[in-house]
Amino acid sequence: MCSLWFSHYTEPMGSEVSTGGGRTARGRIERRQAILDGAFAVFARRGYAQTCVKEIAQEAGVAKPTVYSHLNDKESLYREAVEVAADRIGARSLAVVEQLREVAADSDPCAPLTDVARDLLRVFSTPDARAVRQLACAEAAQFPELAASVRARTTLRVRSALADRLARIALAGRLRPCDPEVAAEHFLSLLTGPLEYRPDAAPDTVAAQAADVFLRAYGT
Amino acid sequence: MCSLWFSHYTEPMGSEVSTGGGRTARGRIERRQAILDGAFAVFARRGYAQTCVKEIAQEAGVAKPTVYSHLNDKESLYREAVEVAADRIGARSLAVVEQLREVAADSDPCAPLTDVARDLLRVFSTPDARAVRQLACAEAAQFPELAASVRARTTLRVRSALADRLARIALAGRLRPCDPEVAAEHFLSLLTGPLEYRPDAAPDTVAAQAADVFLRAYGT
DNA sequence: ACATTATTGAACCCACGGGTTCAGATGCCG
DNA sequence: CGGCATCTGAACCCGTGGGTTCAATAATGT
Repeated sequence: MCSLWFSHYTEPMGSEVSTGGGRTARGRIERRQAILDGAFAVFARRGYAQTCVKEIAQEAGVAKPTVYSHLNDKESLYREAVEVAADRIGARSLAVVEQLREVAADSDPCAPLTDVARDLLRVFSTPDARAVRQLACAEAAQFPELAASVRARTTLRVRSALADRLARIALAGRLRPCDPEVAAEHFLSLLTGPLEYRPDAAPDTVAAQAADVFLRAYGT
Repeated sequence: MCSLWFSHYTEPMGSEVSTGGGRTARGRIERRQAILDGAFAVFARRGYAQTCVKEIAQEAGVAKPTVYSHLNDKESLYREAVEVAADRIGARSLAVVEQLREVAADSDPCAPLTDVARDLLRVFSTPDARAVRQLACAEAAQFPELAASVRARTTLRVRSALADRLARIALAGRLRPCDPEVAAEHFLSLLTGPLEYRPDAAPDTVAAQAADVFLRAYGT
């Protein structure tokens, strides 16, 4: 959605054409959200420096001054857009990790860990997720706090949640005793590392290999 | 080296001041190199878009037209500078991996693998190495081939060399049979993954943990 | 109906920086 | 010494794009 900037012309909602428009049906917040979505899409496509605000306005189906009436400047636009997207990715990842809550204390954690690996990698392979990582690290020099914020909202959050689950499993005697934070890091590294080496590898086999190696190292 | 831009002022060679200068003692190529070094330093500090060519010229102790007489434009400047630096990092990493050639076929590979892990991580933690990774991925959207080229010169090269060594060790029966490419990927992932999570962690302990987990998973 | 608020398009201002030009200055080589 | 190549500094041209202004327009609430 929201990739054609014609969208707001073609919208079924009549009487929403051409110029002008006071407090329209779509509230102020929805419009702001549309702008942020458009911003994220264009930034992801072109990168920060190559993106001009006019293009964002077009993508959101909105005029340039409208953009500036919602966000103060290009920089805020970037920050907000990336952080919102990062939150979304983080939430999805967390939901996946939470699957591990249902692991029975007396059962083999192999299958659930493999499933989680697969699902996590699918989330990480999403175009959105890739874009978030890309955008955060691309401007890390210019906006260091943004990079930190994105890390906190995604990777660190996931690592922490995963460490919690692993700790419980280890306590149940289904993993060897270990530092759960380090174990979580290793799990995620095995999972996402290959993304750098072979961005186009089949996620499912990569995930299976990662889970296998993890269990060989951390299993009992 | 090459991080202080004072270097060419502090050079012993006198009579190298102020304006003018024909075919000076330092040949054309050395000057070109100085420019590339300066470019890398400034790009690493400010990022591509925030860097103006004038600043690079100053850093290299050279006038702006001189810069353009050696490299055609800002883009070439970036490509060249980053690729040269990437080659340097790649070479250093390869040298480390080559240590594994001396592993006796009948000895425990634990110690040498741990050493290699430590030394590799030290190379990867270098400011230069961090900068190369940063610069390559930062402009990946604008210069995709540069990102690919850097990956080929660093990560892929190292993975390939490491896979060769691991294959020999496995063949000698000191590692379980496995796909050496995948094993190398896992080794490197365990090593560099934690860099993302805790950029300031002690490299030596991270390396030790990585080697330990790797051997638990791949040892016999 | 009327004031209010949100929006629009288009024009506008202006700083920034990539890239060029040019007249001097300087060192090297024959 | 004279021709050649190189470098310098400073000025210059100009496209790009961030951000603003403004009159016109349209929906909303009362």
